[in-house]
Amino acid sequence: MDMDIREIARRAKVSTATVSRAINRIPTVDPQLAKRVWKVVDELGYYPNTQARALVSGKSRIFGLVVSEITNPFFPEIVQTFENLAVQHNYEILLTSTIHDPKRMESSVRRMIERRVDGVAILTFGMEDSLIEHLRFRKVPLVFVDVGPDVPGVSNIRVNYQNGIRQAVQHLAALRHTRIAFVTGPLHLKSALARRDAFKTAMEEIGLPVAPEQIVVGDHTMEGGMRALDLISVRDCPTAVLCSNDMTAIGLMREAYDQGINIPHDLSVVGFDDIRLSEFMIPPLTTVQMSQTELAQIAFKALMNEVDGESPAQGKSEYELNTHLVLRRSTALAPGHDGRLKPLMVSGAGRGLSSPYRARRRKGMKPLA
Amino acid sequence: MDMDIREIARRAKVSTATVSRAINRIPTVDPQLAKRVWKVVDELGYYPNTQARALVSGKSRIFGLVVSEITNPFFPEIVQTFENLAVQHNYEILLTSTIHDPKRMESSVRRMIERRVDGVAILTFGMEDSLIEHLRFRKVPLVFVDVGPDVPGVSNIRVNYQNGIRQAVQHLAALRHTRIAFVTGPLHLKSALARRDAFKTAMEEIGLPVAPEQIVVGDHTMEGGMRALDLISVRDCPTAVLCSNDMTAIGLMREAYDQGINIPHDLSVVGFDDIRLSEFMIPPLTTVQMSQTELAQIAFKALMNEVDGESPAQGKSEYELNTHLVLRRSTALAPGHDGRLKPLMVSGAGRGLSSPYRARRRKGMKPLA
DNA sequence: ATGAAAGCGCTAACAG
DNA sequence: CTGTTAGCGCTTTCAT
Repeated sequence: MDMDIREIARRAKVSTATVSRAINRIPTVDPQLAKRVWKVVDELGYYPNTQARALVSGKSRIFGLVVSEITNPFFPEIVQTFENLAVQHNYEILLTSTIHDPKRMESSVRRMIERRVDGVAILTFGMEDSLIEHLRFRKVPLVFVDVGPDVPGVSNIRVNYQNGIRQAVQHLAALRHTRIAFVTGPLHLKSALARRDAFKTAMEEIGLPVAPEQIVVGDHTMEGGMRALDLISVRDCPTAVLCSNDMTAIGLMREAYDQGINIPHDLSVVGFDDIRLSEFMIPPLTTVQMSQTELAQIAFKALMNEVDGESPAQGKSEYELNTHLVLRRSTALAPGHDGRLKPLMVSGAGRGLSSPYRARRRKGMKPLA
Repeated sequence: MDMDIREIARRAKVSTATVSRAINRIPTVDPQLAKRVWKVVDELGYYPNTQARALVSGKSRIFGLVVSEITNPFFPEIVQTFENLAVQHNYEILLTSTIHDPKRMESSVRRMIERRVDGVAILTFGMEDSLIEHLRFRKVPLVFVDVGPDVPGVSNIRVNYQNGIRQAVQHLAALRHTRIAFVTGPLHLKSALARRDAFKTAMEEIGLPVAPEQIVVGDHTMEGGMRALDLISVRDCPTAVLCSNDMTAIGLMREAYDQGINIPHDLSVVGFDDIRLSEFMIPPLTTVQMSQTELAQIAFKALMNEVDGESPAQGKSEYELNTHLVLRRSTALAPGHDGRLKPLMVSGAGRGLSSPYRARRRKGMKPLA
């Protein structure tokens, strides 16, 4: 059933070595013989056995790709780009979702080692160090974002959160917002911490103090975003909110809709990541872009560099990924500065009546200045 | 560097055969020896080489998973579920996105054959038949949705589109809608055709004729959904629209927002698929659910059945996946029946002025009855 | 119950 | 330029 190289050799009346050479397009093989080989190969529909090749060559031509959750819209774009590059270079990708589960991370690493991957891109934001050690011990080329150690064999993609977040804060300030809230991600993630700190820095740069209650802890999910809305409005009703990722912003907008809070007129919202869906939200979400395709491209290139260059620690292994604001329609002048005479009627179910934003509107009060 | 089974054998002072048996938990091996082996394995951090195992066993323990586009939100959920099952059963998954490109489909199939996958789930809706032949020729177990041939070795998941779509149509009819439009997917896809036909059938069942202009051709993308809005409003302004998938519905809602058309009061929208995001749309999208997790589970189980059962064509190979409506908030009573005295002001930018829906509102006309 | 040895399908010396 | 042959790391008879 399964053709092998010997069968081809027999039918083409050459040795297996010649078949191997022909298939691998070694130039020294006689064109006549090569043609004969290819003819048989095509006729029989022969495909070389990658397992056998990998065994003898010591190269699996598989890259591991670790993501947090493929169901998080941030990742599919990355996976797609990474795969495009992989097929181009004749690599396979072994994809694993850690789903934030230590057991899964462990099995993830084990599977990659067992399949003898040629490199691993860890694009999850946070991973058990002990597992990384297993990979490092085997000298598997690694690429991280944000959190990698500075040692040979591992590349690092450093994300410049500050630029994009500064732009977002200044955009909001220009719109006369002074009370700006921030919804963080899970605080055990370096990337979440970095975003929060970038926010604080950007605020301080323009002389806006940030009180502790302006910063509420989220979890980078849509549900977390929904909960966050109530948290930020408990105190002093900020007129704008910056979210640590788009999912949070989307959940928050959805909750605002339920409570009859109009985005952007009652509350301006800015996200982070720029997932593709953001453009299709209602209203389209203004957000800080961290290009997923670029990230994937850098990660892949970093891996290829490590694999190609036989000499260890030859090329540079630090890469930077910039961020920048993309303006859409979820932000507006702060209430009281928007040139409107009175609050508009809003569409939406308006189930919730507890919101301070809503309360103000019901009483016919003028928007917070 | 790379430990092998011989090294383990040497250190544990047993033969390689015993190491192999111990690792594979063959019960006949002496517990004493087994313990010795495991001790060395743990100390050295030995991981068996899957390539070698696959080569000798003839089983790669890899399942191919073909999807249309991982960036289409319909698929990540499927991939995640499929992967969960795979790790549970010690399988790897070789994921390929065809991105509607024949070249990619071809390379996809080639890669799978070269890696000697133990089975392939083709969850894309439409695939070149000739490629399927390559797989069938090698007797690779296959599972399709909707389109598979009825032959041994291939399982089929038949989706019952009718049930869910009937529910959607009747829901709309109950809301007094009589002019209901349908936005199709790409008409070369069987699944898109099936949905459209289910719509026609459901309409006819309740005595609502469907004119050709009520059916507009989309492409299952958000951009297509945006374009579709203008197409459906050209003629007689339907009061409700059913979309062939959620992406289309999302794009359409976004365009409606731009044009100042209020969903659901001016226009009711129903989607199809129930991707996770639908619940977070504004308004939350009423849609026909086709469970992605269930689909993935069935697909995986089908593959396992084919692989496990040595005897060919033993179990059943037809599976059914049902669909049903999930009610959210993108549908309302048809205009004129909604108990409102006049059209509400809508939130939104209202850039577009060309929409008939909008024109009516501007003129202060009462909504279409 | 354990070990010796023969491959799995392929590539890469090494000879010719 | 082509063929012979020795493995790659593992499993699995077949003896013992």
